[in-house]
Amino acid sequence: MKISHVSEQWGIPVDTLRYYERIGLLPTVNRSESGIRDYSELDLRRVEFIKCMRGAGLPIEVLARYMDLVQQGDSTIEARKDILIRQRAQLAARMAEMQKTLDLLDHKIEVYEQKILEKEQVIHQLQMDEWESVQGI
Amino acid sequence: MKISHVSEQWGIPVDTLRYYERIGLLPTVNRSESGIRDYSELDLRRVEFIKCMRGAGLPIEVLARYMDLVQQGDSTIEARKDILIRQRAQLAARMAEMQKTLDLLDHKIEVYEQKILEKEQVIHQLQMDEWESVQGI
DNA sequence: GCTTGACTTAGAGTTAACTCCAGGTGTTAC
DNA sequence: GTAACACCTGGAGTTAACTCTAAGTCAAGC
Repeated sequence: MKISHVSEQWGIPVDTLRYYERIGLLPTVNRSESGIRDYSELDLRRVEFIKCMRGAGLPIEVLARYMDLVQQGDSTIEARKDILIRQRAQLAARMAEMQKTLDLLDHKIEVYEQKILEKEQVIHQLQMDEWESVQGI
Repeated sequence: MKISHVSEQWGIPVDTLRYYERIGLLPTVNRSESGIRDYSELDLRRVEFIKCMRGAGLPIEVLARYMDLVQQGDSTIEARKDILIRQRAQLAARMAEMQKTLDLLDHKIEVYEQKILEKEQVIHQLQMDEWESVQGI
């Protein structure tokens, strides 16, 4: 699969795909004789994994280290697990912080809705007053 | 309250507090006659709000626009509510993405744990074999 | 009265993660 | 065979959000 196709399929710019390979986040992709990248099934699974991890904000440096350990084979399983556990913890912590912010946003939105309602009631009251004064009641 | 105290209390570097004020994220803080910042209760509430929002990744530009609307008074309530609703939606979306990543991490960690267990069993088996061969069984 | 330490400013430097550009090559359509 | 197009590279540029530096001011302690 060519780079433009991968780019479309996963919504990752071609420049970013090449960048990931250049910095060693994505292991070297095979090329045709003319030097054009041809992504294998394995490459695609790696792209998907990286997209998922990057989408959650895991740093490239950490992911590159992880991918490097994967390349080194089974002797690095413990080290890889440690990385994932640490990143999982940090991710959970960030999500907890975001949940607090979400709650605060919900609260503030509710308060604003209340205020808008009150404002509308005041306008309505003013219109009623005007109507009544026109009617001479 | 002086800037170093605010910095300590909320874990925000003094440089960052000054930076926030400079770019108009935090409205101008009052000064002593000699020009030293003296954070009021209101300033502190704003600092806390900003810290919360920034901690969840809301962009400074959006927050600055929001704070500007707050300064403009009650006529901007609808606009402020719109900003918060939009940011709430984006935050929820990011959290959903992160939840998927968290699930994948949990899955991968579990798989690694399984692999490590299997490896230990192989080692144990090898030791048993050795023991048995020593015993001549 | 002088040193120390906390504060001030404007502006430059840093970091992560892209993103773009110029110049070049290979393949396909006419 | 040549024009258009997708690909390639190395390297420069961009963006957001800080973070640091240099040079200066002020208040307090000795």
